[in-house]
Amino acid sequence: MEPQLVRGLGEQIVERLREDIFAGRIAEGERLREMELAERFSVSRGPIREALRQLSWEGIVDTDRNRGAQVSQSASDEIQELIIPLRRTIETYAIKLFYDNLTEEDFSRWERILDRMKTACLEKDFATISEMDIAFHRLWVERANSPDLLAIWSSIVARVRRHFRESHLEYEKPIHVYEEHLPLISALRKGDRDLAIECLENHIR
Amino acid sequence: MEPQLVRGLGEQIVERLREDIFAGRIAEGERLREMELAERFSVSRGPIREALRQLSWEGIVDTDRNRGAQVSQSASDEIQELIIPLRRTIETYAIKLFYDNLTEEDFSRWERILDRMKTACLEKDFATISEMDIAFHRLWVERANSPDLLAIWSSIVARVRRHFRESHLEYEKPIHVYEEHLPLISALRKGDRDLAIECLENHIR
DNA sequence: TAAATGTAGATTGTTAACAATATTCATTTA
DNA sequence: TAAATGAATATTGTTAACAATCTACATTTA
Repeated sequence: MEPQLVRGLGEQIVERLREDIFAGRIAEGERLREMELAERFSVSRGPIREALRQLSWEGIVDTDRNRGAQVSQSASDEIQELIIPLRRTIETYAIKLFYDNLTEEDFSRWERILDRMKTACLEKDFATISEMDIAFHRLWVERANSPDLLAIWSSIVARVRRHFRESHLEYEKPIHVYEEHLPLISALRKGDRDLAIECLENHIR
Repeated sequence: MEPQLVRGLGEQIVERLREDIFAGRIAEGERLREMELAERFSVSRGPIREALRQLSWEGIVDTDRNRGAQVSQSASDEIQELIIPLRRTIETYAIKLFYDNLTEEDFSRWERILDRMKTACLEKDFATISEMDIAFHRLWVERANSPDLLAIWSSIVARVRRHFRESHLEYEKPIHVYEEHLPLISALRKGDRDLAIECLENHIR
């Protein structure tokens, strides 16, 4: 069974809104009105509602009955110390699921993301750096082909998206963000699973 | 702000369908047609679609575009090996946040839950056993008073709710589910944080 | 003045009709 | 016979109208 070539409107809108929020183009706390979004995307409120529910499950927006959705506040700093072991557990688990059936297509998808990240690093475009960082790791987890794994990862990362941006701002040279992703791909290309796991543990901190 | 007294149709339908599926009244692999459910619950397809999406996110039903939903085969045990370290990380972190300001009220809330669990164990009422097991640990995490922590924990448990139930079914004597919760509370009553952490690591498996 | 009440408007919740896609099954074709 | 074709039907995807609820703000009341 092919992996669904045509996607529904709701799904497409989820991705666009998620990217807008992760990139900071829609601010934390901002209210998301169904009619407004429906006009922006030129669809009816049905697919918009569907998208907002999805984002709500991912923890990216908060919803109250009869009061709509707003972009949720990113978690407090202290939670970071919790997120690191959780991400390590999940992303290491992902390696085990995907490592022995990687294709050239997988590598080129990661490399396309890293190319865009590199450009963004050179331009100090922190919004895009974060977006690509999250996209890189999302693909990593997606590649494990386990809906449970992806769902859990999404809900964790959604809550700390601000930390992605803030941690990038702490770098002296943004290009280091890009460079720190290279060993991961290189370890996978070598087919060395244990090295990849080691790089990952090192990378998530 | 009060915790929402009136719930939408979608939410109510989620609960009824979830119960029906867990209780086996709707079998694994069975197809869930929107019109059929709409008639059964006397609502339109809107809330039904919403409920099916929610159940899909929880991993209880599978959906394919244009082909509707069916009750998913219960996931492979292997995800259990992921959930255990995640829960250990989160619930241990919770202890650190709550352990030095516990009150008698906290203990009596846990004990009320355990009482109901005990009764359910004796009656082999597995639905209630699971409900109380989840309630016990939810209170544990809630008590840490960190909305982010609770949100992350909830999204994991929602995703693997079914595993709670299935793990209970494996017990020879259901009462052991109850008994295994007692050392946790007893360690907390002693005020021994490290013992509580040890009991927890032992308990989540 | 400050709380309570009551509108008008904005916004979400629900419904039912219409459009697009998939499934079924009889028919054709090699 | 077995695969390919093509309606008819079943089912999901999307839309737009209507209903219910909330919000804001002016007005009343203590």
